[in-house]
Amino acid sequence: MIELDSRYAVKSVVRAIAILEAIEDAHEDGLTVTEIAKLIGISKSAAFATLYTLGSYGLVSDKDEGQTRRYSLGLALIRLGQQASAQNSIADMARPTLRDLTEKTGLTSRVAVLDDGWAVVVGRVDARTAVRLDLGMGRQEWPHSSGVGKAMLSTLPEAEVYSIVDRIGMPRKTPNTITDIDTLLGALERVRSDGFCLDDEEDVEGVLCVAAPLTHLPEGAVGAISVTGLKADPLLRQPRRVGREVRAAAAEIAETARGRARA
Amino acid sequence: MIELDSRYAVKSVVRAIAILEAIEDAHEDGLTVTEIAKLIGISKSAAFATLYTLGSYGLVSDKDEGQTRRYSLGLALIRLGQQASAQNSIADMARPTLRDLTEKTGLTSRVAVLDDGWAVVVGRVDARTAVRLDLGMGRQEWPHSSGVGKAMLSTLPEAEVYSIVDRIGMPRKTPNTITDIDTLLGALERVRSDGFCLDDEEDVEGVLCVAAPLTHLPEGAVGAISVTGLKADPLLRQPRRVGREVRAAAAEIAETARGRARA
DNA sequence: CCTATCTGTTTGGCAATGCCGAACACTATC
DNA sequence: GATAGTGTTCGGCATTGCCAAACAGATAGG
Repeated sequence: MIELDSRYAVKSVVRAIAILEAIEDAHEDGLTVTEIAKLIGISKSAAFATLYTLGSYGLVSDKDEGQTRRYSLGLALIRLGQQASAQNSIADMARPTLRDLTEKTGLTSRVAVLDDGWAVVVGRVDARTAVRLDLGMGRQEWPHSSGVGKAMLSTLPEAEVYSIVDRIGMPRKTPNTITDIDTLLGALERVRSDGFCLDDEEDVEGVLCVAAPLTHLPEGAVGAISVTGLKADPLLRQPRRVGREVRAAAAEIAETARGRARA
Repeated sequence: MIELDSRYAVKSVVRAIAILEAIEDAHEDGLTVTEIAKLIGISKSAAFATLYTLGSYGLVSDKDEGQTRRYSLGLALIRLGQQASAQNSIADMARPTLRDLTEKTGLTSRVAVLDDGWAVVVGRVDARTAVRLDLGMGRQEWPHSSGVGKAMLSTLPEAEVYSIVDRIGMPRKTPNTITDIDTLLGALERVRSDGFCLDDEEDVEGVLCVAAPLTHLPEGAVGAISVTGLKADPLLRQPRRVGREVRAAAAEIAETARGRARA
């Protein structure tokens, strides 16, 4: 629950968003009106009115359960989320290539963009493997400890990197996490010469990521793609080999982007 | 733009939702503040304040473009949409089976639920085919003319079917569309005995759908799955053969659902 | 069986809220 | 340089949407 509000914030809209986020975080099945009112810190009647409004547009849906209605995120959000993904042209353009990449490697592949200093996953193609890593779409990932994060940072001028790290910090996530700026800048230098980027258990222990920046995108947008697997995966014993695959996929996506920009 | 508002609607939240829907419909790349203000019928300053609020939570994002900022749907909506899909347990449970079904048939498969009389698509697994039918997630489909719609209606008591058809009508979409209630009820009877349901160019010309209802779901939820292909597809020359596949997949999903309900 | 305590829903009234309109800064176009 | 577009900022008024408290059911527990 962010309290950062400046003069233009519309209070009842802020409340409505807070309600959506509260329901989102309650990954059990739903919250009741009173629970929500207490969580947000508003009166029951205010929560009721806002939920009513959100509900009549399908942003929340109430499963009746006796006399206590439990609210969960509504179906309209599925539609809006899809449309948001479609409006984000990078996600759209990357999809076919990611499918090929997943097919070839057997790993889950993803595409992320830089948003306010964070790496936000905007597209994903799941592997058909049994172990399902929880790689949620839309999740913010740390720029300094994730594969896609470092890949994107590598395309920025140093001043920008300093600014981002200053703002959001670079906390330790695992023993392997890079936590000082100089080591990070060195790693980024290497990403630039290799054209790909490893995240070797720097974000989550046991998980290895191979990423590559998407360069020369239109409008100076910043993005990256990656494949993710368990450290134990036999294919990932040769990470540089996988790196070349990912780099090639990134080049293909950039090519698609240039082609579509001309149209 | 729906004007249906009763006493509990919070006006500024309604405005915020109207803005999101306006941006959603403008499938070009983004709307400006003034365009939005005109579309919704509010003042520029109100639109600005609301957009500012939505933007600071990532629900809309502004691509700077000279001095005119163009707003599109934000990345936070991707996250919310994913979460909404995850909270809708039916979509979650159906996914692995749909993957198998798409693998086996080479067709795009989907899962839908009944929402306020409409069939709403909550999950999808794309085929790897070249021709990409536009089968958006979250889209509302007509209950009387879509495969998933008829499949779901077939599980309801007649009174319920009458009520739904009364409320939203059954307009003609193609020459094959069923437009009278008696024919529809007859078709539903047949769905019940077959266990699957054809939509033979009833919704879109040239497109054939094979659907099956998901029966015995927990909490009396109503859902259906389907595969979709071009009428010309050689596999769909034997629609009843495909029907048996889809029916089997539906049974498998129901089995999964029962298993998870016991847990 | 009736009380105590939970739900969600409804209402009244007051003041904070968030509108509108108009002015401002700025850039493009002619 | 004037004109017509942007997006942003500000003052003031009344609409709005809060809160608190009362209401209707339903469940739980003695």
